[in-house]
Amino acid sequence: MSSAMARKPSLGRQKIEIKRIQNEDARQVCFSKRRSGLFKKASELCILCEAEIAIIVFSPAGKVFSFGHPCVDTVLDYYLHRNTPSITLGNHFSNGTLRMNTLRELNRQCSELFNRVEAERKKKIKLEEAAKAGKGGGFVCGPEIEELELVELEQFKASLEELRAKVATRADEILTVEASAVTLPASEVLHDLGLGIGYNLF
Amino acid sequence: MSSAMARKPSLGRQKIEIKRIQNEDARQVCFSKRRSGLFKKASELCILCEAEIAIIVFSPAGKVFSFGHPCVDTVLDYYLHRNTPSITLGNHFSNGTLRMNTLRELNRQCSELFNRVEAERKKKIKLEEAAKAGKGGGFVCGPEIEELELVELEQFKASLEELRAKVATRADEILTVEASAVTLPASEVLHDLGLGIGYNLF
DNA sequence: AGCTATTAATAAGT
DNA sequence: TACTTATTAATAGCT
Repeated sequence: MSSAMARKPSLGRQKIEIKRIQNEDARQVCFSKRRSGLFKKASELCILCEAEIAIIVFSPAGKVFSFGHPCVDTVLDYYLHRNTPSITLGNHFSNGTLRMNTLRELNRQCSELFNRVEAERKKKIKLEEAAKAGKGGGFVCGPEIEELELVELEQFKASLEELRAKVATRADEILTVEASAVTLPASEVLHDLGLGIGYNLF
Repeated sequence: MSSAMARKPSLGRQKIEIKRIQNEDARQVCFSKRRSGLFKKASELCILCEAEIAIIVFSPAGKVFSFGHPCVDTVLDYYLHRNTPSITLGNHFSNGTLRMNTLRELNRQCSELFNRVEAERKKKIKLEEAAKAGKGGGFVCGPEIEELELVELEQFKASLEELRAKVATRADEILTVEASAVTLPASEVLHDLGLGIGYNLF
């Protein structure tokens, strides 16, 4: 540029569209800056709100970056140990029809299972109280109650085992449905709009 | 005005120190807002730079939120160097009733939005072809088409902006619903039972 | 949940 | 890669 000319003080920040940056260098620069920004935001969230966070980021080049508070592994262990499935939410919209039917059925089953657990829980509480009273007071409950307790707890345990199996099967089916939903047209549309990214929660 | 003072519309954003927010309500509000912001930033990073990200957030209340692109488990699998399909069980359970209604409405809106986008896309393609023909061939389209193009493209842009906002809002609402669902009785029941099972529907 | 006045983040340019 | 600056984007304090 001609040196003595009026300067061009920088356009400053410009509005950008949220879509893939074509230029590779620009993309890399943006990645660096925004990754920093993301980690900073995360650390602020941790401090301000006492949250615990783990973030794993793979750059397009395959490099891995992570952020964690208190540390990545702690949070991931917690996440994984609670055996928590992440059911993709919100973005992989299909036209909804297939999912709708699946969800209805799931909801029905869910309600049913919920009611069963509630019933079992009440039984359990009742039994525990009876047991405690038995230990503490010593003579309120007769042998028939103790026997009942064992029987009921066995049933309780069995129904929970059954419940666990059902949920496992269901979770598997959900994941399968979700996986196929990702390829449906609507998700492509949303992706084109910059919305095809998943918010997962559970 | 009743008082002689000029209206005080709001102090606006104030600078804050990054340290634990003492007031619990304020902390919760901040958590919600900043979690949204964090996930938004993450999604932008994914789209702009082709990054793959997983974020796990535990709120102080013990609620779990996650964000993932392409999905949480995929990224975690990469990170943990395993290839096992992560079909796992969850610990959050809801009876599904409230959520059911929400999902129906969501599905309805999604279908509607999907149809609108498809319609707009077709319009756009048609217009682009017309434009290209106009530039290349030079005389296929008359002035009325050029004018139409501008008008339509403006409309298209506007509707996409609107769509984006709607979907974003919807995603946030989903998150909110999910978050509150975690506190429903059923999850407590299952948690108390030490089973760590249950799942959320979507 | 909405609304602004501000602060904070960041796209370009160097 | 780091610094600068003009803007856009996020959000703290209120309602």
